[in-house]
Amino acid sequence: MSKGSNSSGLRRYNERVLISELRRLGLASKFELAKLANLTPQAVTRIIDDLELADLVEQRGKVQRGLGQPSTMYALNPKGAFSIGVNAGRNDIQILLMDFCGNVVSKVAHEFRLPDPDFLIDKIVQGVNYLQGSLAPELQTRIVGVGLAMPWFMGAWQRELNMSDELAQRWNAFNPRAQLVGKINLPVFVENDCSAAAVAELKLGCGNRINNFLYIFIGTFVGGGVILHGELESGVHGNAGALASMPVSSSSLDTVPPVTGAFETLANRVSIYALRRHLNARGFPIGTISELPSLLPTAQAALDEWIDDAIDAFSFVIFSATGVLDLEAIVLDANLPRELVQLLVDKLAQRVNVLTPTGVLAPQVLIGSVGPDARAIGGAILPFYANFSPDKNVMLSGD
Amino acid sequence: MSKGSNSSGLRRYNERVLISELRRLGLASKFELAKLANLTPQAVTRIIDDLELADLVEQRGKVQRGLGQPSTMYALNPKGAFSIGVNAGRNDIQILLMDFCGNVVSKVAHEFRLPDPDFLIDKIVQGVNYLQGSLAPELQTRIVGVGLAMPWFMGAWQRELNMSDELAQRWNAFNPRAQLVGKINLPVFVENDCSAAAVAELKLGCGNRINNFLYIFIGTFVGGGVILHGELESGVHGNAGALASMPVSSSSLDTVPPVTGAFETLANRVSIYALRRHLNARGFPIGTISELPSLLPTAQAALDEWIDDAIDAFSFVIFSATGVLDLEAIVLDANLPRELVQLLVDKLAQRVNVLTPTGVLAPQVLIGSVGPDARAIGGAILPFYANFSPDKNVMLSGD
DNA sequence: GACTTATTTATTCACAGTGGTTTAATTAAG
DNA sequence: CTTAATTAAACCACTGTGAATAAATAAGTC
Repeated sequence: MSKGSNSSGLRRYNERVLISELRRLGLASKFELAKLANLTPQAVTRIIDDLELADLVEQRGKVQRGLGQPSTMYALNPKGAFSIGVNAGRNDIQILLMDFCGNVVSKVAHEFRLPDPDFLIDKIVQGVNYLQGSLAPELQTRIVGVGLAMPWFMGAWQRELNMSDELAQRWNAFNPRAQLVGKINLPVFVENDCSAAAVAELKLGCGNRINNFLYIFIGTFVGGGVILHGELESGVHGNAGALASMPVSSSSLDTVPPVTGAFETLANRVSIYALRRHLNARGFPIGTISELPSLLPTAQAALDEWIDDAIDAFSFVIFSATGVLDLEAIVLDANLPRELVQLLVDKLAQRVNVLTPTGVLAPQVLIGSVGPDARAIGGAILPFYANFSPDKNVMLSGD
Repeated sequence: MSKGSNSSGLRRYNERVLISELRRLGLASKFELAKLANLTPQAVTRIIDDLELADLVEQRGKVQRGLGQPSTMYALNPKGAFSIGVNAGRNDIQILLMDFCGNVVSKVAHEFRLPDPDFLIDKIVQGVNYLQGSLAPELQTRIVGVGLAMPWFMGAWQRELNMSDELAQRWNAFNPRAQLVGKINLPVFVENDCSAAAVAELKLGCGNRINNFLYIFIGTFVGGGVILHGELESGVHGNAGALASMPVSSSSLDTVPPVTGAFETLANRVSIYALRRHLNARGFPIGTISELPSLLPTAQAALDEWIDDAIDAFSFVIFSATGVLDLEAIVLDANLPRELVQLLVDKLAQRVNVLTPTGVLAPQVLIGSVGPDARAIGGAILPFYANFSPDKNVMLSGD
């Protein structure tokens, strides 16, 4: 049931349109913004002047283009607003402070093994407080919120991770938002870790060119995020992009255990868990993925085997996803050496092109461009997204 | 790059919100509408009065609810606007005239075999003109457009359909919009047939309760449409819901030919084409699907075989789709006897529930409720959708 | 029971407020 | 003097506010 709106809703919407354009362009004059946003220069003048008063926007000198008065350029004021992003995983946590332009101002990180919920919450609260305190007092009030990116089902994969029943149960009953709201005096936004990373790619990576894509991240397991029309599609239960349990064909590799359920799943073939299982079975015991390069000379053949198998499973999922959604691109990233990720991307792109039926437009396959902190960065974007993005819901409440 | 808006955009948006609410409720007072749309009664009064002047809305008596002045009820005026919907397929065409309330006023239909593009265009133009003429002259100007629903790739499945190279080529070069625009003096909207049917379910069927679903229609082949947040998601190339070529596991049925490409596709296992192939191979020659009931006593076992195989393939696709999109429901319909469709739905629902991992919420599986004309009806809704639906783009152009 | 009055709810009127647009003027360059 | 960016002031369109009106029920009074 959609809601109507009023002038304040309209104003807020236009304001956010201009902020988004400014974020996309980096630097722009009122006149340019007016043309791009389909508004009159006067309307833009009023809005930008107000935003400047609110310190969200600042002048950045003048630019002369041929004849006429030079344009006064405007840009987002990096000190205009801040946000704290958290990525909490099974092995580590990153917490970072981001300014309004998307720059990471400061960052803390910890490593651990299978934490319990209370420990994780403590770490988050500590980190948030620390980063909050690291900002000049007059700027602390400008932190618009905390965005937490974490896997939805931390209690899942219990067997694979040797997690105790008790711990798994505590994770299953865990509600991060409820836990944090009392302990942090800031609005809290929670999103699946891969969805958050997808948002990071959208706002700070490939998103400049591409507005409809499936983001895939290979971590301990594998997950994804869906971006449609330049907005995160998180699904009815916030569970969109749950690629780990997507059905794929069964593997021809002898190191993949026989299918137990109704069908093979992506995570069982494409994940660091699957890679380690394969390397171990081939006689290359590997603890963490950072040991991979040192094994490489001899383990290359085993690695190649896994890559081929992974591409097989991947192409299955990619054709499924583009069949349902008709996407522009697949953006792939992984907690793996960059060259390996690039290799996966190249092989996948080639496979997709070969398999695409004539007449159907194949999605591009791209490598993620935000880097290893994509999830925490995406987390930090969430509060900005809620406060400054011109999505449909902005119209919702008048005043 | 999003656009700003102004007061007229705001007004148009609110206008459409009220029209949508009125369509959803059937009958409502200004006061009710105000509460539902989050607007003041004054704003609603002005908008509804204007809509009444424009004949889009009409009074429908008064209703007394306990104390106070009785409410004057309003409803969409069925004669306020009209639309023509076309479903053009490989074997038949339906063209219908729809009033503003969604009632089918009149309808024409033809059957044929593998038409060529010119023939089809002629039939459409004839039918549209006929229906246009069937309306009282003063109402003809109120037809807001023609919505054409047809398969995107009429030239595909050439081998399976015994289509000549020449005909397939002409279909591949075919652009229905371009062909129709000159010959029909009405705005033309074109959508994939299954996407159109999904819209019909959204606006006139299950959509009252459900806003995020994948609609699947089994026809000669199989296709689908994606509805997210109560809006049609048609994809970058208008090709979302292209389920026919979705990868599935290979069949264990001996009547399904060995996989030719990289993986088996849904249409090869779930489609009337696949059903007929199976029945023929089992010694039950069947021409059109209408002969099915007469074969049933003896062909029941063969039919059951196919059903089980179809459910297998289907569950693959459904888990893929919900993995990517986290949907509320799958809505299934088919050009098959109603009992058979219901059986497929029941078996599928059961399978989905069994296979859903604990913790994950399974989508409902529902039977389509619009009926056999869903595609043409969906086509007719398209022009209404473009003119009266409060989607995001309404804000776009001020004035 | 008939009449009057209070209460409740829907609806409208007149005016104010907000926000974008128009027109024309201003400014700063070539 | 021309060109182009920017702004000021009057203006228009829309929704919101608060008071007024209309039409019903409920309660009180004779």
